[in-house]
Amino acid sequence: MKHSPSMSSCDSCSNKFETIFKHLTQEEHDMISLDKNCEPYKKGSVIYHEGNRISGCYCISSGIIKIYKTGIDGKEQIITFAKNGDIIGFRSVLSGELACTTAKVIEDSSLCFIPGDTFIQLFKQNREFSMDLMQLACKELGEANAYITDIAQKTVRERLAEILILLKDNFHLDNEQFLQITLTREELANIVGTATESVIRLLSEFKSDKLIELHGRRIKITDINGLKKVGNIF
Amino acid sequence: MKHSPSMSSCDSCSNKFETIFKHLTQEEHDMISLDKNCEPYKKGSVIYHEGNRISGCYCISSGIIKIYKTGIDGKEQIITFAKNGDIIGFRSVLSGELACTTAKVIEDSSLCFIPGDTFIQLFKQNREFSMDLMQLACKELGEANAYITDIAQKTVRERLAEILILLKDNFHLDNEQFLQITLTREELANIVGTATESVIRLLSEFKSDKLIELHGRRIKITDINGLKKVGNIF
DNA sequence: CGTGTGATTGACGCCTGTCAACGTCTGTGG
DNA sequence: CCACAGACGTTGACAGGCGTCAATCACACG
Repeated sequence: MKHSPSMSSCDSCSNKFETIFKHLTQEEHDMISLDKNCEPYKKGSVIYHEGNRISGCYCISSGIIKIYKTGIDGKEQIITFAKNGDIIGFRSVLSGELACTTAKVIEDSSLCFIPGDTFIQLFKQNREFSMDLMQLACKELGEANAYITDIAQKTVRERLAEILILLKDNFHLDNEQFLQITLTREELANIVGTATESVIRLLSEFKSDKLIELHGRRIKITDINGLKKVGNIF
Repeated sequence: MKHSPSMSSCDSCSNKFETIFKHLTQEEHDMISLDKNCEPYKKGSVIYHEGNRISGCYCISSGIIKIYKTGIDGKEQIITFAKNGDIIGFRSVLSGELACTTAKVIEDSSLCFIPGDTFIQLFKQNREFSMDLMQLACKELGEANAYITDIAQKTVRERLAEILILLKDNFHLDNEQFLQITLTREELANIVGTATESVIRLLSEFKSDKLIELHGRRIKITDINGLKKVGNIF
């Protein structure tokens, strides 16, 4: 599929000032603009697969990607989501390891591929960029540690409430208080680390408790503080 | 407490070639040798506290440190252990955030403090060092993600078996097959994310199943493959 | 010898996973 | 336009893993 020239330049990317690349020089920006390859991906496509070698990173121009690991019996554990301005795959590129997660599109996306060599070269030549990237990794590390604590200590009920709040923070609500990301019950279960049926039951309890409203797959959050209370969030 | 001059130089450190600093120039090594401050810490002392600002990193010369977060009701969740050659606190130093974990000595240790400024300067001026550090962060990130998956999907029994294997890999066995790290039952529970009583019961089940032997706080691993089987480790 | 910390054991019950059945919706093909 | 298949959502029944509480034991230390 062909795309317009403007789409392939970082200069015209609406996320330009918010990505990890914000501190690149114009020259460096041009470098990745030339090298990279911006393409649309349909819902359901897999960007990269756990266990495979990965030849570069992807900068997300639009859409939503879920990043997950495959655990026991093939059950997926969603680690995080990536959306516009985020970058995925850099961990494997920099560490030279195989991908430890799978990235799958859950909302039609446009992704810019950046070759690993280019990425590593930028890391080595631009101090600000390497520091930004390091800080990103550190931030993710902190979040991962926090999530380990939550998942190890909180009940499923608490975790589900917490996840709803986290989704709100990351994807925001529209003007009707609807979560701006729609997931299947199974996907919610795969974030929380529980069974689909448990998610269904707890969601309808939250509904009875007037914390949320359910309209099919769309979730309206009506009592944020109530949810935070249920989730033990301070 | 005074220590010998030799102890304060990285040159004489037995971990010299295995630490994150292995690619520093002699000049840079001297730089941290001069700046740093190597001191003994007794079991029980806290190196840094969750939520506090942190002014530098610590390179572990000897001993064992547990790194944990404090969760609901003050229950600690052990994230990892650090031993000789490891470095702790760099996450907060580089990201400029407050410490997101507490570091407490569980076996008498000797730690070298490296001021944050020095550390950041090294990160900026030495490409190999920054790449090594980035790879370290990426590796930790991968491990954290794997642990999230395990803790979310495995039973307590499986996780306990897995933790015993992980402890074996990190701290090795002595010539009598004893784990070279001794933890309280509560600490084991705080890694696995369960109740102390559950750890006690499961350990004695493992003992009945001839997978381990218990001698007070010391654990002898007699059937590694059996443990791996119980822990679903491939 | 008293005190405190950690280890152990038993009782109890709830949370949550599993299994099964059924309802709902969407898209496809005849 | 209808039938059907397949994916997803929902509900109920049920059992068992695991957390909690309480009592007791073991051991070290001042």
